[in-house]
Amino acid sequence: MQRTSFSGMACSIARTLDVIGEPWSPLILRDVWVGMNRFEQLQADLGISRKVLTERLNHLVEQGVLERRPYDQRPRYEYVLTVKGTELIDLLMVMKGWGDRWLAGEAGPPVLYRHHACGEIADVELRCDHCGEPMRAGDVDLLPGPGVAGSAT
Amino acid sequence: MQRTSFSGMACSIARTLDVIGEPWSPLILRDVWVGMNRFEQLQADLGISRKVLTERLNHLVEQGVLERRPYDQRPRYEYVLTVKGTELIDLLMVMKGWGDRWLAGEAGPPVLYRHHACGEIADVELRCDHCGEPMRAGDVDLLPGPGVAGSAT
DNA sequence: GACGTGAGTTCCTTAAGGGAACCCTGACTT
DNA sequence: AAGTCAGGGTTCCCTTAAGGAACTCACGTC
Repeated sequence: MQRTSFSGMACSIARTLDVIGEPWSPLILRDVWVGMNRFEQLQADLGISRKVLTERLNHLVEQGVLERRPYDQRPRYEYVLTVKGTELIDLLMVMKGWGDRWLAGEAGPPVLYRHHACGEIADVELRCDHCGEPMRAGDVDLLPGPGVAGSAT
Repeated sequence: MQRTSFSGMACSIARTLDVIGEPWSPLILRDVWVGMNRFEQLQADLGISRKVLTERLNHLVEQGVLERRPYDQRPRYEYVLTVKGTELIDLLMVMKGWGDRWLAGEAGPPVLYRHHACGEIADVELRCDHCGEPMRAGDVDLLPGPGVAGSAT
């Protein structure tokens, strides 16, 4: 299987997919987020092939999403989220919300979030960073930005 | 290549990935969202193989994310977002935000959102649907929910 | 009756994921 | 000093998915 790289597209969605769009990558980030930082833990928890896990971790480190750092005198390493990676967790939180709403079924959500600020069980909601009102698919117009394909510089 | 299905995992992120985690699927949704509803349009815009496009569209229709409907007496069909699919656009909006921030470089974002409510160029922000305060990776604790693996019905 | 068009199929090639076995490095044990 | 252990990967083979080009099919139009 060849796979087309999306990174050439003038689209932030495509570019983001080039960083975490491969199978397993989001689940690896999820696990690292909740404290599974080591190769063996990730492999065991996900049931992913060791080969693919190696490839994914290397890619995520190259992209600056994870940092690989030693935790022992022996050659032992753990993976932690960088700032760039931590901001990707936003994505996972939104995915969780959608999955909870549309795929969890009778049983309900497997995991709940308790929000520190209010102490309540809650989910994320998308709002405008300018006016604070809800901002979803139907609430926006799309305009070409400075980085649109073909614009100078 | 075999591919492990994530749908058995008690995790809303994994389940969501089973719906739109395959390569191209998010880009197909993006295109449909902005009004590219037909097979030929999608194929030409994305440069995706026709075979894979067929597979993806069928899968998205099966999952209830897209609806396939005729628009002519001839066998012509177009694909439109269902409600379930429209809610997935949330995810794309967050991806766009992250890509803009971390991958757009000097050129800046290729696309901008203008928010209907305030008329300004803006981006999405994650907030708590309970108290309205910001809610991101570091702002939550994770608790087991009713649908956690092993809990009775 | 030939032609055009949108929407797919078919078929072949290439490469990515799965999985099991193997390797390497540095401690620990005896 | 030799053997063992553990974490963190490599290697290798097999299967299957993605790319890509060519083909098909149903319906309208000229």
